[in-house]
Amino acid sequence: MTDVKLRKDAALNRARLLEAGREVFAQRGLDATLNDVAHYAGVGVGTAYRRFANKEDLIDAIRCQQDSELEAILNESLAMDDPWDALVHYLEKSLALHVRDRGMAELLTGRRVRPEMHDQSRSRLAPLVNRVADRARDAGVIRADATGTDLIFLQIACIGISNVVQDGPEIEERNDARDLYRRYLWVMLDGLIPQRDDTAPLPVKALTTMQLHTLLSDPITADNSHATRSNVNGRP
Amino acid sequence: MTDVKLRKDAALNRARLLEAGREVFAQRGLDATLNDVAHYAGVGVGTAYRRFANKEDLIDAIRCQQDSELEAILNESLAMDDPWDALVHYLEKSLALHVRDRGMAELLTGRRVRPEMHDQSRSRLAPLVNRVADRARDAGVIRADATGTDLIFLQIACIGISNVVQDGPEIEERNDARDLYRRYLWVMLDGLIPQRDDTAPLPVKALTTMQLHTLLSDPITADNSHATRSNVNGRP
DNA sequence: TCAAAGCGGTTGCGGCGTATCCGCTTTTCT
DNA sequence: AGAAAAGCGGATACGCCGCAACCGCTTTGA
Repeated sequence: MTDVKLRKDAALNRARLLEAGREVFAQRGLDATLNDVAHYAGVGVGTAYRRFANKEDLIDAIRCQQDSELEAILNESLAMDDPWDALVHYLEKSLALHVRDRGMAELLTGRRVRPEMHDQSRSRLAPLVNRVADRARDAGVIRADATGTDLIFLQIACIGISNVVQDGPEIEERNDARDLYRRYLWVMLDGLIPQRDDTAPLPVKALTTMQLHTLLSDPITADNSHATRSNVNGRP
Repeated sequence: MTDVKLRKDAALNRARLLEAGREVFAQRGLDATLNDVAHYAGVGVGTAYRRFANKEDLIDAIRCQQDSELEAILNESLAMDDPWDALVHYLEKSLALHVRDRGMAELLTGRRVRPEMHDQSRSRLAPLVNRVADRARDAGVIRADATGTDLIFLQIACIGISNVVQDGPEIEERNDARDLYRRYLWVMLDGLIPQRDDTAPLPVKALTTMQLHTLLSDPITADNSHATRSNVNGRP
């Protein structure tokens, strides 16, 4: 994958760019420019474009690392005895990562970059997420109609909250505002627990793993056709 | 507010622009250009800039209308006998609006446009939202530590989900995907209901109304200072 | 009827992100 | 050691886009 032959300094700069990319994209999101990444890495712009033909290539490489981290969290969860603890562990750890990394969050929430990379990520992680959910459901600690895709949307919901908080100003006497998303994570976790028998079923079915996959990785088709109303003023 | 003297055609075009603005911003978000709005209205670009000095003015005018709609929903809720039904009514109706209007959603989620307008909106709506929440809490149908600001964040969470779904492609055999957010709305509503007495308290305190206000309406201070690491390569 | 008000949309301007190019430096190989 | 190959920096060309003004023509209304 990473080219076999690479001069020593070149390899070093590549690593520097990767690290800088993580940092810059984490703070400013995937819209940050490759120029910014290069500067942050203390490297010329030309070097950046020589190591990574374009921004997407860099993002892909970074994503590969991030997937490994998520995979590790999932494996930790799956190694735990208590299915509920495992579920909580996954959500808390995964969210802690996404909340501190705007780029990672944008990737999760369906910002399309490279469909193939999306496919690869999902086939690597989705089965593990599903297993975490299935274990909890089979043990009866979450409602019978909860699925792995619910865990994803639950995270997306929390990320939405976190973004709002982070984009805003500091709040006096409230240095824990960054963690506000956890309040709602726990509301949702409580909502996932099976309750009274007369609880109404959820009003909308969950997406299947395949549907979620389609949703997050298909190429952009939206034409955004500039609808125009015909000239109403009767002028030429 | 709207200028007293305005020639007939000018007033007509102003109305057209307002309506077109709602439509265009609803579909494409507040990043749509005034040019687009003008075209959609079937009106020249010059006219647009004459009726509204800039995009912000137009957005403000639109927001004023939207606030009235939200206020109406809140009043409907407050007129209902059952505090739980009132709560659900507000959330469902308000979300239905926001989900079909990207511009409106962006305003709610803290996209700063005009601080003064934000202030005006919030002082108009926040008390009503709080009353809905307080009624439900006092009646014991939602947990004792739930507040009005929770209702806002709950909506923000749902909007985050809805955005992901809407940005993606259509999903076969699933024409109700647009409403997927409601699945999670109801998870959260269930999570809001007081449950077993041994339920752990939420891990993070809610924001106060004032704190939420600060968060969503203060001017942008973030410097986004382009952090640069000093040249590590030892080159000039 | 005619001045004032309004209109259309072309055009200029400025900012921005991508990616290249070229003179110079470092590495690597013999 | 010395030369060829590989790499480096960063100024800059290029294309794109959104905002807004300007000016010749049209509509309004007194």
